Amino acid sequence: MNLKELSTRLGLSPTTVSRALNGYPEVSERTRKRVEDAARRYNYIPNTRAKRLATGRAMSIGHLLPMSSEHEMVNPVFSDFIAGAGKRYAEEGYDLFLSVVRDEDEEHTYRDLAKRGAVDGVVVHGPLVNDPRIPLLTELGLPFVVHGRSSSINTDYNWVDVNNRRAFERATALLLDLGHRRIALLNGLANMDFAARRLAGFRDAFIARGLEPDEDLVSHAEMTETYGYARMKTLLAHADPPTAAIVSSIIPALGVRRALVDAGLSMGKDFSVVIHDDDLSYFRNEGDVPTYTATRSSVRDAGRRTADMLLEAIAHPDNASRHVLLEAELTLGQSTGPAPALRQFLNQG
Amino acid sequence: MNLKELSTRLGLSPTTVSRALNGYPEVSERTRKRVEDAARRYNYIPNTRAKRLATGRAMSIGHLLPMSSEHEMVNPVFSDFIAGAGKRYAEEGYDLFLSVVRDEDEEHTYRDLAKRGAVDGVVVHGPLVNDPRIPLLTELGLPFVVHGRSSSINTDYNWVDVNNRRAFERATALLLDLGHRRIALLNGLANMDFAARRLAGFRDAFIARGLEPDEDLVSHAEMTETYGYARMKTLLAHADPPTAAIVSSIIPALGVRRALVDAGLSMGKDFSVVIHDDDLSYFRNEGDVPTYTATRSSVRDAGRRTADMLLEAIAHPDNASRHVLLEAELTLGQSTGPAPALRQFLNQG
DNA sequence: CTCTAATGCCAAAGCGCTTTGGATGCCGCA
DNA sequence: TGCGGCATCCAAAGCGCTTTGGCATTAGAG
Repeated sequence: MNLKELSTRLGLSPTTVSRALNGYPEVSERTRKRVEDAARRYNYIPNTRAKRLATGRAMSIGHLLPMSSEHEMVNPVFSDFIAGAGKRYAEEGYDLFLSVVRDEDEEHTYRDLAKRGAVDGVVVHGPLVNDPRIPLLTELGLPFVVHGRSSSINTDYNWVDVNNRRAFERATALLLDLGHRRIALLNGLANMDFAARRLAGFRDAFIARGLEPDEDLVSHAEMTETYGYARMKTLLAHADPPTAAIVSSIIPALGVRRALVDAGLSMGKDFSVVIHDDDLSYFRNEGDVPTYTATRSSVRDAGRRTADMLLEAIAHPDNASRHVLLEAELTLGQSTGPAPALRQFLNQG
Repeated sequence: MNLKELSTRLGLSPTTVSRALNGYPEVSERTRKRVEDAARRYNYIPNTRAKRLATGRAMSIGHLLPMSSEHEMVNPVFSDFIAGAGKRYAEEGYDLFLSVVRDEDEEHTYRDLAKRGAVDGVVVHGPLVNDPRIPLLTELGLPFVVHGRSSSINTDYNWVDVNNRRAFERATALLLDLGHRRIALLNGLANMDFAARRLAGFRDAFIARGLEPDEDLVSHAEMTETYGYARMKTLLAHADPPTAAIVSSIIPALGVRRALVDAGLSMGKDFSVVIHDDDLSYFRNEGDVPTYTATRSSVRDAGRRTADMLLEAIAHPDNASRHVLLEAELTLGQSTGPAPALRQFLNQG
């Protein structure tokens, strides 16, 4: 059953049927009703391919996940992001197009995508400090929203980001207030923009107190459980080990805890941990008192907002760029406590 | 730059240019060369939408993720599956279409997808014991491959599955051999087919030895870290607690370990754990001796094979159904040891 | 009662590609 | 010389929808 057949059955022209179904005003309400009923009865659904060719719109959004030998974006954080964004797309009749693309093919893939007209817009995941995709997409004129930002890029573009700098500054300040001075930072990969901002926040908190962080305690890697475990082992073996750590995600934090357990240390008492919590559905940091003290910001929510912004940008290509900066909340859990020195002092008091 | 323009520049008809680029034999090699060079020079890429309408093929594969209030398929396991499948799609020029669909919309969404012609085939994720999607897709004539199987369905269909029954039978047998008799099973949701098969394997191992499992120690839930933690707490509080557990995924196993630590128990010594390990890239069960004793089967590999099978089914719709049953390997890690009773016996010897 | 302006509908021309069904020219063979 | 067959190419007809540019018919204004 296609438009033509439906229209002959109704004794109407395809034009009228199309307009009736698409809500155009040039058709009487009586006719519209008749057409809609018939469409339902004959179970008519317009062919997506034809519609897309005729309208010149792809009705789909691209999510291109970078993949290099070094790291991989298809991670649990992405899963939750997609769950948030996908819902919005479905509501607006858009399809979600997903592609895992190797770094070296990246430029080619984007150009190709734009020329082929396969998508109406794209979401940029995991922006680097200086991300070539942003000027590229700008040049291509393909609407896009960045989940995150790219510090070295000065042109204006759409983005949705968490205030990573402030979140990590606050997390660090909390640990400093608890008397910790040797604080480790288990950061994400160094070329990722979010990691750079978090590191900046970490440093700022020290500097604001006239202190200086020990950069030996800062590490960068992909946020796997194994990384947290291995790094924490190394830190504990340090000649002058840290008394606290800030961990970029709950996933490596699980490894950190494992290493603490191995070492016979109690998290929160012997060693303090603050994490950034993306509020992942499969890794809830919950309980009457949450397991981890955390800077929390739902990545699923970020997905929803990113989708909103992109759909808006597609609908109104001439609008100015928009930005959403989400503030993370700092919630206290069981994983933090006073530093040994402070504890002693408090006990004396 | 489109076909028409390219062809006029070349002084050829669109027909010839199209054939030249698509490798048809009715064009001389000299002309083909000329066309290919021009296409490259003018940076010509055929418009996806037009191509799809003309060929009647969507050149995309649908992945519909069920989502209910109860559970959610956008999980870390899915991420790895997609990474495996997506690579194959890209190689064959297919796009990956992703949709998160609520249970109640499921039938409608599939019918819609088939009629709209938005995809050439779909992958069914997370099949239930009796999954309505399988007869539905069969009826719709839309090529599909199930990642898993559906026990109650007797018709033939394409699937790629792990031998869950055997894997869990072996895991259970290992624990029984180690002297454990009270063994907990932290299974997935009860209506999921894989969970049913795992339970069957669990029971079979007992029965094969003339024993009977305590069904009180079996639980079903979505495989989150929190589930592992909470369930393990409960089990440890049992009047006659288990001495070992089999856990359906590394994710709840992280929670199990957390609960053991809380209770001051050592995993592998005081309490044995065997997990099913999907070999997730973000949760590697590794080390000289892996942390967990595990039945291992890479879900990324399953994704790759599922994609292969589906592309094959699309290319040759009349071929008979195909099946791939992957065997999990049972690898020993640090998380298992003899049961207390056996340990005593061994020490006496 | 005429004239203008909506109102409601339609024919036909795209959208950019593929594919069917020739057309043309050239060769070899009888 | 004539003709079948092959190698190359092309015109035109789709694919199934939207959208442009009318054309009647009716309603409202003067």
